[in-house]
Amino acid sequence: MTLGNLNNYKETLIYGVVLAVLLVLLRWLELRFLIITHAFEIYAAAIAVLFTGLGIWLALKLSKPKIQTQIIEKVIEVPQQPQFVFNKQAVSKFGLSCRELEVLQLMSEGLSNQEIADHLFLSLPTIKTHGSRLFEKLEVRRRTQAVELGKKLAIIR
Amino acid sequence: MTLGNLNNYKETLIYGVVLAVLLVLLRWLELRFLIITHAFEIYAAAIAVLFTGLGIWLALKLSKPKIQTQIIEKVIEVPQQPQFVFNKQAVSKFGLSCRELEVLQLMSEGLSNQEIADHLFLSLPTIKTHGSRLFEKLEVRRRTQAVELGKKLAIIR
DNA sequence: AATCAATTCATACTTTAGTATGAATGGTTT
DNA sequence: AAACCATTCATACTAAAGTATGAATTGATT
Repeated sequence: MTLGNLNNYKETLIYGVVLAVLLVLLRWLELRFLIITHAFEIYAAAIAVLFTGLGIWLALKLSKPKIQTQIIEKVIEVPQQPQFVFNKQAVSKFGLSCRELEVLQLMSEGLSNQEIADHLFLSLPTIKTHGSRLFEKLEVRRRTQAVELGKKLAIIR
Repeated sequence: MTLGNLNNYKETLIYGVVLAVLLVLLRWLELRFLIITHAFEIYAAAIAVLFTGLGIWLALKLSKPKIQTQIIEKVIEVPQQPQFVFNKQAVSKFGLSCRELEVLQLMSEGLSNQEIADHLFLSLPTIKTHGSRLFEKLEVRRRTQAVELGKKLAIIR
């Protein structure tokens, strides 16, 4: 709490005035009940209670909010789309040639050997040999397995 | 809450001093105007100050901390792999049966018809008929095409 | 009870896939 | 120049895939 803050000043002044008024009141009461001397303890107790309440009120009014920081971690999912990153390493690891890779790609698109041959302007036997070497290098037995592995290795899309 | 953080204590003290000064001022005014002084009033004032302090202390001690929530957004990249959402609609659209779908799934994993038969404890001809009907329904000619379409339609993973 | 769809199996057949082997060409490396 | 690799093509063969047709069974529906 900054004591210098205007509001607090105001409140302090108000408090002072209230205090003065209270004291005057007490004085008045004292004069009024001057005779009753035994009431002193009660009077003191009343003052104690009154000013305890005043203190509590002051404290609550003037004290700074006690900050209890609550950190809430908000999870933001970053939807990283599975972009195709061509895996050169896998290709060189298996020693695949360009044509073999090309044939594998077309195989994965569901083309028959004949269709691949037509597409690449090659003969059917050529595609077959490419296929065979491909399977040998990838250590698979069928084109479906080759396609599966090729997609897993990200050497075809 | 930290009981009376130093700053609050300090401010409370300052308040006490101010209060004391005010009281002294009043007292001085009282003396100045030749009003009869009673030790009782000083006593009452002391009680007042004391219990005001007690009230402040009590308030600080017992008041609940005012919670100020501070939300900190923490970006957490969740590597959400493209989750497979099975496409029921496509299946019903093409009128595929359970077995046909099952066979297609195994085809996509690179299994031969014989291997699929072994896996499902069926005969080779059964797998072939499932395959044929599958291709007919999907309007494809080869298993590789069926697998491609199946993955595109999200009816197999 | 009859019908229908799904499932299973079989047999016979055609087509495609895949293997084995050999060979020719062109470019690169040693 | 020789060796090597990638590429191409061919032939002959085996294996697998796919088609056509028919039939039996089962569970659900009409």
